[in-house]
Amino acid sequence: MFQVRDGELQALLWERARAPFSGCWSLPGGVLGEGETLEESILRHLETKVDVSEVAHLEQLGTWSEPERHPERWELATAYLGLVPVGIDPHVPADTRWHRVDELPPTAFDHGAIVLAGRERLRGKLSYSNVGFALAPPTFTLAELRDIYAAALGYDVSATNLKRVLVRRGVLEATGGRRTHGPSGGRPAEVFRFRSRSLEVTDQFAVFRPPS
Amino acid sequence: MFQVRDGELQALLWERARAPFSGCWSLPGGVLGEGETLEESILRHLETKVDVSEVAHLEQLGTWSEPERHPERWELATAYLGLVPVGIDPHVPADTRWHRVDELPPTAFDHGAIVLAGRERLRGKLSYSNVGFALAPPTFTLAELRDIYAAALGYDVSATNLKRVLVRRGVLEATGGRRTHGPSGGRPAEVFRFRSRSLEVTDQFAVFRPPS
DNA sequence: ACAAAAGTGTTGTTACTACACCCATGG
DNA sequence: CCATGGGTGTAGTAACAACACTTTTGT
Repeated sequence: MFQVRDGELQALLWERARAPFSGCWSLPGGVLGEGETLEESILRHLETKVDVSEVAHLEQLGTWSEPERHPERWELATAYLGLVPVGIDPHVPADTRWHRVDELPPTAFDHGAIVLAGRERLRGKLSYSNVGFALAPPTFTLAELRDIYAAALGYDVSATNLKRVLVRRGVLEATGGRRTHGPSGGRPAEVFRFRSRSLEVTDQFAVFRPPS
Repeated sequence: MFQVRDGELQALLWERARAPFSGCWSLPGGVLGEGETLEESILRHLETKVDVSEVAHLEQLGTWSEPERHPERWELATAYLGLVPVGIDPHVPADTRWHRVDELPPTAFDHGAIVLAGRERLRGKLSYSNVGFALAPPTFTLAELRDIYAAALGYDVSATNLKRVLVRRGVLEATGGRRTHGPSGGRPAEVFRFRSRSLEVTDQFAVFRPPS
């Protein structure tokens, strides 16, 4: 579960109280119930950590199967990438906390690698899909959206060009509203929203496009 | 397991002799052994169908978990995408056969959907990585490579532009050799090879590139 | 009037497509 | 010397990055 908080990409982790990896941080989740879908299981386990309706996007990341990943049992894990928009502050239990992805605490099992794999997936999808909708609030100014992209990507992004790319692709649209910011003046910003709030690939074929 | 055969993208399927889905075609594979990695399990099961050394590329596709996917048991499946280069004709058992992906026979479970998901993954990766190495023979002319790409992508590809894209990206290199073709003359074709025979992403960020 | 914040115009570059043209071989 | 297949040259286009410039507000 990722969210941009305080201008940083953060992941929701749960502090283990018991061995193995007591005191380390692990991804929220748990065992799959009989006759349950993986999605259902994830959402069920997340219910105790965050309100499920706050998860704007969920996608399967992969299945980790190395026998050594669990010191006691032989256990596979299928990880999901979940995104929560900024502006929402889920009420999380005392044993869970948000952690900056670029300075993770000691993690349990292979969960550190899984978190990094999730970040890579997110970074790729930001550039060829509309997945930003799942990190952004319902409406926003371009400066706000730029900060979200910059936090997720890990480098500065130009609001000017970000707008042009996303508008050209038909991903963003203006709401017509305006919003004024600092107390020290400045032109009011246009308010935008994502045209769609479900995943759409906008740049499917970088090359080798089918003949048009 | 995909291979380009007779100018078509084909998948290796196994005809089930017993219920459920008797007579339908299913993906090669089987149950995961205790303490075994998913990769190990796939390769072990493939050994009985094809020579494992012929598999040029293998990557995880996803895990399917719908409880209804198996009529009797509750069973999850993690599918892998495997690629075999053209020119190799694996000795397959009597109950397995190659099938054109665009006209699949009746398939068992959700294997039809899995095959199509694999084809989509392959098509995407062909355009932003060097994964073509796993479909192509060790050396080839551009006309041969174009036919392979066309078969996998499902539409015509220009050999001229294919070469320029792959050479510009540093994916292809000339061997220096030449090969003559038809009995009716024609200029001998240059022989190329892939510079690397393991997966490399060549076009990671379509946009939002990190500042250079 | 000036600073601050946001938006637009413009130019240059790169990567790709399309297509005309040229090259090397066998008959 | 011509048909056949392969390769190169070149022009057009679309998407993007960079940056200067303009607009709109508050003080």
